[in-house]
Amino acid sequence: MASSPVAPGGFIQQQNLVEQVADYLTQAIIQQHFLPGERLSEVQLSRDLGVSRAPVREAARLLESRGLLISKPRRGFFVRALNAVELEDVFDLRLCLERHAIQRLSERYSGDAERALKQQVEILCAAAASNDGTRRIEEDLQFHRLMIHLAGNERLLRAFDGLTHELRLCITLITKTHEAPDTIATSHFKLLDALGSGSSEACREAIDYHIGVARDFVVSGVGE
Amino acid sequence: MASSPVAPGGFIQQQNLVEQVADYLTQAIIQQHFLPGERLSEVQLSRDLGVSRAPVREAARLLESRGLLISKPRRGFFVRALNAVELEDVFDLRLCLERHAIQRLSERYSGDAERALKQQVEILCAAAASNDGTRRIEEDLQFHRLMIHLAGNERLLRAFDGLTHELRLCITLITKTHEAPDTIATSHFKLLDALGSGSSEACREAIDYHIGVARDFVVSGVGE
DNA sequence: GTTTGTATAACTGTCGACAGTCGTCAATCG
DNA sequence: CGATTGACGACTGTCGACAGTTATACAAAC
Repeated sequence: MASSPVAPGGFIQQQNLVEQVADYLTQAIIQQHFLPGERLSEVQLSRDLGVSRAPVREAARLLESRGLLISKPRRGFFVRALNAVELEDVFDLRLCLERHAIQRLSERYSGDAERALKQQVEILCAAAASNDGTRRIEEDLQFHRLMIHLAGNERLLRAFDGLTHELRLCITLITKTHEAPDTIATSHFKLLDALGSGSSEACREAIDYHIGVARDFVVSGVGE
Repeated sequence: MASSPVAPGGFIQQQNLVEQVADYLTQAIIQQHFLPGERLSEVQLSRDLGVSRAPVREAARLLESRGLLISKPRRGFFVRALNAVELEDVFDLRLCLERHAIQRLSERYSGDAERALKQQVEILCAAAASNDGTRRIEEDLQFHRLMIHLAGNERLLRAFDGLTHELRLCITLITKTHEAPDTIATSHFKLLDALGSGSSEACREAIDYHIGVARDFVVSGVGE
């Protein structure tokens, strides 16, 4: 294993075409090169990317399972368009998952977990000070992903990842209305405080407030 | 549309090969014709089913996204095998989702919702009296699915459906250790009572107990 | 001017085939 | 006798092609 051949870049670059196409499509959708509701032609995509239709189809199926695309039989794939109600549902489910996660985490909270979370808040604060809106969001999500990971339920994490894929659909909307850097910092430190206190009631209050603020930001951005 | 050709059975039989293959694979996995951990050969499957490899691959991808299969690059697809820890995680997530759902439902509980749930309990009781173990499980899950549907969050329902797909992986285990018919009836009526009381505390207690019992049944079945 | 019918064009669903890769097993060497 | 290496076979990843269907544009009729 340690002596396996390594590509010039330093990493083993053995990504299938499917994943490469999936990454390309994901980025293109996030950056709004494909607009919500737009139809994606398999033939044109395969021409543009220089691959056959098979990997394009499989990548599209993958993105469909992640909620970024919708497949209509004999019609093709369309970029998913989230309306306000669906966004509300997304944040309601996110609240559901994170409530449970912070509860489970508070039951098994350790010094290691606290250190890891604090480190991520530091990273988040650094990102918040920058001008890269997308990076701010990603590091924010990463904090929450870490929290859920530390809660110890792999399936809970998978459900959360499914949600974040959908959240990325409107990431450009979020970047416009994201909070100020200092607000982000204090907002996340409050979660750490609640976890440190060991009170499940405090944890629930903190996460409810936290998710509620995030939801209001996004929903107001969509409703504009 | 109304004058489109109709198959002899009376239904429009315009299901793609992908869905047909997916249904076949799902049933075969549930009925343990393919054992957990077993490798599925695309070539052999396409030969057996009389279709090409393309629909088989797409169906396999679909089942992978549902957690019934696992894809290893350049190795093929393998039937998912759930260990005890993963089962615990499944039930923990189920508890998370159903807690939230019953909470949301109790906030908007109506006569219509109550009637629909009661009707499903009747069906469930009839199924419980039968010898068809699989049908018992399915009607049981259907009750919970209905409850979550009535809660009004489509995404919550999707997450639950994802879980039930995984639960079906060990459905044969569950059928062996399922509860007695009368226990099932009273167990579900308790949920209705809690919803009727309007107390969120009662709802939470009821669902915690309910899911806890189900989990113990399944986990004991696996641990044997 | 509006509507209906038709023909064309493009696209998806499906298929068979080829190339590269991985696992297996036997032969060889220490 | 055990470990290593090489070849063989099977399989996946990918490709190009064909058939049926859908959408579109245009022409004809009302």
